[in-house]
Amino acid sequence: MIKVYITDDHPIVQEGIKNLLATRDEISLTGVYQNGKDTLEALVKEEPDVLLLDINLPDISGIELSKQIRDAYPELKIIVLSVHNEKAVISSVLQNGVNGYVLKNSIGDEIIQAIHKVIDGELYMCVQTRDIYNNQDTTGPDFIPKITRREKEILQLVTEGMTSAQIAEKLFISPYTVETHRKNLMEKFDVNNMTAIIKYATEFKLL
Amino acid sequence: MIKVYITDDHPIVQEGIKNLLATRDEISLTGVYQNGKDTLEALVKEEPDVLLLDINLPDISGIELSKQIRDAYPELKIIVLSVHNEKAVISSVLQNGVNGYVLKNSIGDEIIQAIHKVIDGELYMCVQTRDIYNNQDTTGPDFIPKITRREKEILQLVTEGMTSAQIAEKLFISPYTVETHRKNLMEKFDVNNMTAIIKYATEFKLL
DNA sequence: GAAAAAATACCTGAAACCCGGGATGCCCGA
DNA sequence: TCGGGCATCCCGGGTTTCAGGTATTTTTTC
Repeated sequence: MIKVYITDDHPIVQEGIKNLLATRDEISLTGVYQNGKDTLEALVKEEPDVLLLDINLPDISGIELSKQIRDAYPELKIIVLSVHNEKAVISSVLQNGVNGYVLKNSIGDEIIQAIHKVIDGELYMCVQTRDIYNNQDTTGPDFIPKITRREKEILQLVTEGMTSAQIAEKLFISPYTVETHRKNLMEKFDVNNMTAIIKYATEFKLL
Repeated sequence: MIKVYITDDHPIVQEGIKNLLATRDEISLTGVYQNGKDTLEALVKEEPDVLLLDINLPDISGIELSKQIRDAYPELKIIVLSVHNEKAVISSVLQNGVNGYVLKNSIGDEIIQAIHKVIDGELYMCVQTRDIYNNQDTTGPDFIPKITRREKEILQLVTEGMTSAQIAEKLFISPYTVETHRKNLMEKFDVNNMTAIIKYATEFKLL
């Protein structure tokens, strides 16, 4: 019997997956959670074999969460469910050591398959994900840069349309410092101006 | 018997809703579609009483689609399912004359309720939506500005990090013209620089 | 406790952007 | 048909950002 947890904040999706898993008698659903916090708490008490994890959660970035869980529970198989078909997101999540990546527009069978594959110790990616992952000539970054707390803060304010001077005033730091942070961000994202960053940051929900 | 169509590109969500509706014997599911095109084609052949419409579709902007369907089928009740909890999106969709707006993190019961309410001729909004809609002090625009084809094109290129000069060259127009479009965009979004626009444009999937 | 990472600050010149105008031609819908 | 929306082009001046550094202090992490 394969014990499975679901973490997804949409009741309808939960319902859909529940139903799907109910058709298989080698799989038992032992927990359903709406956010990262509840999931982490549940894992402390009881560890399932597989976690189906939506990476768009209300409280924590799923990318960050998947890393935390991976580090804390090396035996647990994590299958990420996601709407993100951008290479950068897929790469980042896979680099965190998850065991599967399934796009939400996949058919239910792919989830069942994924569960069996990861239990067998394999890495599972749905067909579409595989295509994107192997495709060289995608636009956009190949990975999501790791940004610091302060950089994130500055990026947020830039995104709201504030100038460096305004940001400096708001954060009680020198405009020069703000400039430095901007430069570092541009370097990390490998672009020449902030506009290009904002698109990715918004798309990838970094803010 | 209330005839219902579902349009959503996620099989798992379809499954969840199917299940939900199956528990009610006054509701019959008469069609399930994955995109705007299929939905429009199906409507030509047979019109249901209610359409449950996800506004994040692979082919058409759901906001645009809802308007089209409203105009072509005035009798059809449209309930929009969405992950967007931004006031601007809610307002825009409602202004297109849809009959209901339900966030995807709502519980299943709200969908059932919504169906009955709209059949009764009422406008239905889920609890959360109502809160957002009535809240005055939200950040961001109160509506999604209507932008022209050319403006959209310029916005896209700006978002990719191109300068006005580069855009001008690419589109074979004067840099002055590009500047004018930028100015018009900033006016429409009521902001002082392009960075603030990019966030909304990406968030609202205008590009 | 030391090393690495993050945050801070400074300078300068060039490039790009923003602001406040004015102006023309085209085309589509009322 | 004619008016409004759209796209186009132009100018000058002020502001902001970008690119190229260097360098110190604070915080985190191992």
